[in-house]
Amino acid sequence: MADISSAVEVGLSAAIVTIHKNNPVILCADYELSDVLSLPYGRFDPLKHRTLEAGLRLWVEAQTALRLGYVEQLYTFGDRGRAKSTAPAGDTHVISVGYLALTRFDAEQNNDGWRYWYDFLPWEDWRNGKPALIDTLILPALREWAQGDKRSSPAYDLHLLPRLTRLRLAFGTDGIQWDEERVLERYELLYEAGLVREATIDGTVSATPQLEELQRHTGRAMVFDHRRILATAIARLRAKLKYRPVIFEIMPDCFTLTALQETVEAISGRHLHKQNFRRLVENAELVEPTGASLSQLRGRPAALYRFRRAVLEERPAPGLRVTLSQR
Amino acid sequence: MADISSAVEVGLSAAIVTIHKNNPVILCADYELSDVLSLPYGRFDPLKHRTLEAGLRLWVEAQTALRLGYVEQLYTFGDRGRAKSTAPAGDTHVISVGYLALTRFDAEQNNDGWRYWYDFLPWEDWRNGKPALIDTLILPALREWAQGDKRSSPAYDLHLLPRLTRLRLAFGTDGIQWDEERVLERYELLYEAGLVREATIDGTVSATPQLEELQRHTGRAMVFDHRRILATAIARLRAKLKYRPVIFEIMPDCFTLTALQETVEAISGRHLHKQNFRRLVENAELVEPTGASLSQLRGRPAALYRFRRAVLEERPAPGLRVTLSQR
DNA sequence: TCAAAAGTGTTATCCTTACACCCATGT
DNA sequence: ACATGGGTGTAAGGATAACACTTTTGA
Repeated sequence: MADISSAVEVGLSAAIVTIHKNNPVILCADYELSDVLSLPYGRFDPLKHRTLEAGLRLWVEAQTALRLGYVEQLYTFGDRGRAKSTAPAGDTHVISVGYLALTRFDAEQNNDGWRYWYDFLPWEDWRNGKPALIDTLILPALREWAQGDKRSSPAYDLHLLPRLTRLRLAFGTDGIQWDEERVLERYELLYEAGLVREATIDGTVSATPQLEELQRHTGRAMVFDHRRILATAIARLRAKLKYRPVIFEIMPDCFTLTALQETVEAISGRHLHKQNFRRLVENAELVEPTGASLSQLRGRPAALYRFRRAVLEERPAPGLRVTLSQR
Repeated sequence: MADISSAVEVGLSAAIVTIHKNNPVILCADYELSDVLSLPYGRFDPLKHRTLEAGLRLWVEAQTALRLGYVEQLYTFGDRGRAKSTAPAGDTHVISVGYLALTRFDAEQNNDGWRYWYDFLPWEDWRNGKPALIDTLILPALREWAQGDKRSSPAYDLHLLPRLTRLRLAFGTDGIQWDEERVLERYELLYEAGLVREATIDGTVSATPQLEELQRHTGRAMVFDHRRILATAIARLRAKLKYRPVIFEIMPDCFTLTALQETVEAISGRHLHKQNFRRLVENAELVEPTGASLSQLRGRPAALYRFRRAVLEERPAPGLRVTLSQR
């Protein structure tokens, strides 16, 4: 019955997200002696952990002295380091459960280990317009990669679409517009095309000098599939902002509307239209004024608001259905 | 390093969905000698299966002679049979990865094993108005259960909300309206309150004659957490319909618009407004006429349509953002 | 007084929602 | 001819997306 061959180790990893100076940051750890970083992770132990999420919380608290608030399961990957074939025969098999966790930035604490998430996925930050590397590096390389694919008829499963179609949908070329939620699709394309370092580390694609040169510009690598988990986390968080008030897990208790907008912009990687954003927040009744106001260095002081928790009890799906301005 | 205590078995289960005579059906298997059904399932074996999904496909094909098309991962549960504490000490630990799979109904094949999904979750079918059992049985029992909870302030994580709030949000009482996507929340409430048989099977709640009487009316039980996986599958599918054209994984190649509408209604468990549904389908350009038409038993023959696969290459998020009419 | 940031008002447009009516066929 | 289901036109209301302008403060 319980033959040993079907026993597997379950790894738990979390992308722990907060905001620091208008930039989303994730908590990272060093991985042994290598130069690549990892997410906080650990092994699920059914004897010690009541549930998967409980196990994750214990690991994170042990490794980071950080108490997690909001936690959400993302996805379970069966091919952690994807190069199954190259693994030593007796190696243990690991499946990997990825989580998203949100927390408030605490200036008091030991703040080592936080890294800007756009350092890992630089093409995702459109706050100052389209990142140049998309047109100069990524699209030419992906177009060349897509040449090697002659299929044309679309199938149901998106992963069976021809490469060129996937490219158009993921990166918004040929009249299709950029969808900030397709973070994972973009990363997977880059991985398959060998344009991120993990692809050659895993041995999925064989290294060439040209590829390695490109990889130097496509963001920082991570251990195992951790960058894929990060991409999944960003995608989920960007989507979730629109229908659940999760942004307030990251915001301090008191904040200005501009700070709220900048946080949403930082996460979604896009500019928002000021007036529409404010109207949205207003008639979603997500916040209430505290009465206080905050003097910036210059300019008119801004009114301070707090999250109106009661929306959780009132509305079916309260969120910031932000309408992205074109800019 | 690889201490035996952290080795776990990974179970794969799938809710395989299709439509039969305007009712959603899922494929079930008998479970050993018991009277409760199970979903098709098997164990993930890293030596035989390249990925989790590949493992699932192999198991399903072995057990059902059915080829899966669309497959999507739902969730990984760490507490399969949730009564950890009552399990024998030496028992193997299983975590369970749930999948949603869609397929077309094939009248040619051996069609044993298909069951109406509303047999398992009868409160989810609102096509003929609100199911009576909600008001006669479920709400009174849940209200009584919610009495035993005195917390009042809402917290961020929905599971930390007071019971009464969760009840209002899940079942749409007190001015909040029914949200057909909250299938899992509803099932979890019923489980926690001991109103489904699994709760007493697992030992989470101790059985009383009153509870057992109620459980006879809250749908058919399943093995382990399979009914929870089914609830997750329904929730995901109902949500997905609105932004991806997955409905066409279930429809035959040619169909009338009425048949399409009835299928969407069957899955979402609600009535849709005919004209609006048609306009929606039309200006989403999801279908194209085949030219042929179909003579029903009575009435005007209906034009036949097929899925316009090209939408997959054109639109960012093609789906049936169905606007639910009140009726 | 001027720069800088906060904070409004208003409109054109599109989408949603609901109404009621006409059409083609079999019996 | 009439019952039955298929199929359309159109108008009210609301949400969205963009416009440009006023207000309040610190230096």
